[in-house]
Amino acid sequence: MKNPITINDIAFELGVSKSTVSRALRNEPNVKKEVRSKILAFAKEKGYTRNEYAINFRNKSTKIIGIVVPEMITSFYVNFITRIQSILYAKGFHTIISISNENPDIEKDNLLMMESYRVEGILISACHNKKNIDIYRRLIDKGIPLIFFDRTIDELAVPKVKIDDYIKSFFMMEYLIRSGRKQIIHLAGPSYIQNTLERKNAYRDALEKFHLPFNQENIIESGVNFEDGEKAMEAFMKKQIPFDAIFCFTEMSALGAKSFLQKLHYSIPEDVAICCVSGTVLSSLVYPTMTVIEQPVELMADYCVELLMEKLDNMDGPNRTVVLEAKMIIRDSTKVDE
Amino acid sequence: MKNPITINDIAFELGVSKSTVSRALRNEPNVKKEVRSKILAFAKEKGYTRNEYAINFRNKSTKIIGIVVPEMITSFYVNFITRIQSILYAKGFHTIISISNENPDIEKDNLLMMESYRVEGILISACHNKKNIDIYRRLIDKGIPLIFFDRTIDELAVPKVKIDDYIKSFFMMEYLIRSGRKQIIHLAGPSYIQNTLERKNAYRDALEKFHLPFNQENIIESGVNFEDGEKAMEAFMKKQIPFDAIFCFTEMSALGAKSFLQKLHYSIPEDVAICCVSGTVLSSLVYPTMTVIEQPVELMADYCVELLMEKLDNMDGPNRTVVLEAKMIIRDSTKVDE
DNA sequence: TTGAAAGCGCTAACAT
DNA sequence: ATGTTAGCGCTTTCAA
Repeated sequence: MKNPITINDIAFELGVSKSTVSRALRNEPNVKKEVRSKILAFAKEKGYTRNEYAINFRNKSTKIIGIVVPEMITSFYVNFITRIQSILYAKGFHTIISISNENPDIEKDNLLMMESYRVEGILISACHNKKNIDIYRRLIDKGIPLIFFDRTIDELAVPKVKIDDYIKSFFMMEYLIRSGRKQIIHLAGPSYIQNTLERKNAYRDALEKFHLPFNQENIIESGVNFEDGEKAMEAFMKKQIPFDAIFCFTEMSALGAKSFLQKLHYSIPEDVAICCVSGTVLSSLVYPTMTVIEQPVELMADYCVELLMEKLDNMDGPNRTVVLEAKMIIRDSTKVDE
Repeated sequence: MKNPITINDIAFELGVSKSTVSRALRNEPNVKKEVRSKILAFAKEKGYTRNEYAINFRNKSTKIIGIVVPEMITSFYVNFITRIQSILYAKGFHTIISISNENPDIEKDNLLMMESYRVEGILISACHNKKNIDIYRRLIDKGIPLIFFDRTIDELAVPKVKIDDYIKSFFMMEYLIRSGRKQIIHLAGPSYIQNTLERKNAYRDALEKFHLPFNQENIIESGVNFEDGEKAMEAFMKKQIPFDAIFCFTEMSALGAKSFLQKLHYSIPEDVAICCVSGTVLSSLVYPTMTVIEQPVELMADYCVELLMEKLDNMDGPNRTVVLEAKMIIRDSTKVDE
């Protein structure tokens, strides 16, 4: 890369001091009009660009926010990031994005990288509710605000933005039961994600409320991806467990489950409901018969920024938890009221 | 944020010079063993982290690569980024990702931001084949290598990684015609994307080869998104153009088209083929009856890195163009050999 | 094997 | 309104 032009070069060429150049470039008021325009014109002509590294280094402020997400397959996190970027950009922040790929080690590496890059805050959806707790704590101790969203961790005293997982899962179960399902199996998430437990509890409690038998056999714990859903469904089929509805942890695993059934040429009867929490736009559109609970991704992004700004103002401020209402979208032949 | 500990602090505390600390921290050989371990232990205890800004500033090397993509809805770019990140990470590079959202102005802003951040190279899939050409040129003139992939621009003398759009589109048309379709309509892409023209040409040439009538009416130019596909389909239906196959520019627009037909309760006959270029994993799985041309995303990522490294070594080296073979995946009731 | 010193590009306090 | 100067954290000569 060619050596970029600096304020020193400009100062030298125009016979002014570099402070004047610096002031002109930053639109400080106390620069004579002609001098300023001379400087700006010259800078533009020579293609001057601020050296962010020198500036950040000097100012000890980076204006960079780190975003850590476990995956980018579903559109949820993509939409989240898109919105976050546009909000933060308007506030003069840039972002570094890291995709953990559901791997705590990658997450850890990326967090350390972000620390080196002196990010001023981190928005994170954790990929594991135990493994990196020490790192999270360390970063917070160093004064970097961490805001958790979606996949939060209860035992951490940090600002959080979550959805009403339990309640909405419970409603979904109620809806399934009320529409006549008696054999609802649960394709649960992995134990290392906190949301898994909340949804499992909702599954169990809803059955209990309606005096339906709760059977541990009817729950299979799986991962969050398409392949995980396929495998879980395979396991269910092997065990020959009858079902008239499948309550899935994620939309991807739901799609995997359905795909597996299709591969078996098992035609899914109209009255077998497949539903899941955390719907994505894409599959909702593609997949007209799957009831989903859709997370309010824009709202979540907005609150994340709000909580982040609070912490940036005052690191010792309170750690608010915002719980957002999710929306159940029924796309099922046997519709009931929400 | 608390003031992070620096090598000066360490040097002062341990009574050595900061050069020694710097050397120890960077594993330079000429540091006495005991001193080194003392320094490392102290650094670890105090939670020392390199200040990347000071280092980059001093070394004039950032080890950051910018990635610019037009969207992240389809999994293509997500997969691309994931793979790029893992390869570059292994080579000691980090990445800044920007999503243009199909908007050349946003793309421009982000490119300028990347310039300020002194990225050492940029991988870009352009969202418009004209609008930002000046910016691209300027960055290249400044010595920042730009590697174009997927949505490339012919008139720019830069390294490129593209797929054999024309050929594969032609094959797809041949396949449709050979399987008996006579009324193939084309839901084309927008004119500002270069690939649009290649696919349109393939559409026309294939019809010509088989002496089928080519009718401008049978092409509707649309955007790349789901909604664009819906609108285009609506327009086709309004014009009452009969069809037995739809050749779509993107998978998203294909999904939109199909969704629109479904909303009309227009049941798509088995022998109406919907097919598209640039398939994503998700919808291929969800959507068993859509023939797609799948882009070799991993290979594309690998070549991008290869071309980037070449340019990084020698900015004046040749501008290679790599053309990758795409794969037609027939998911149609009336199968034929590829 | 170590230390002293210069300097990367920029900003801000201070002086003029 | 402008210039002078010091210094941010680090690496890298050069000297010891």
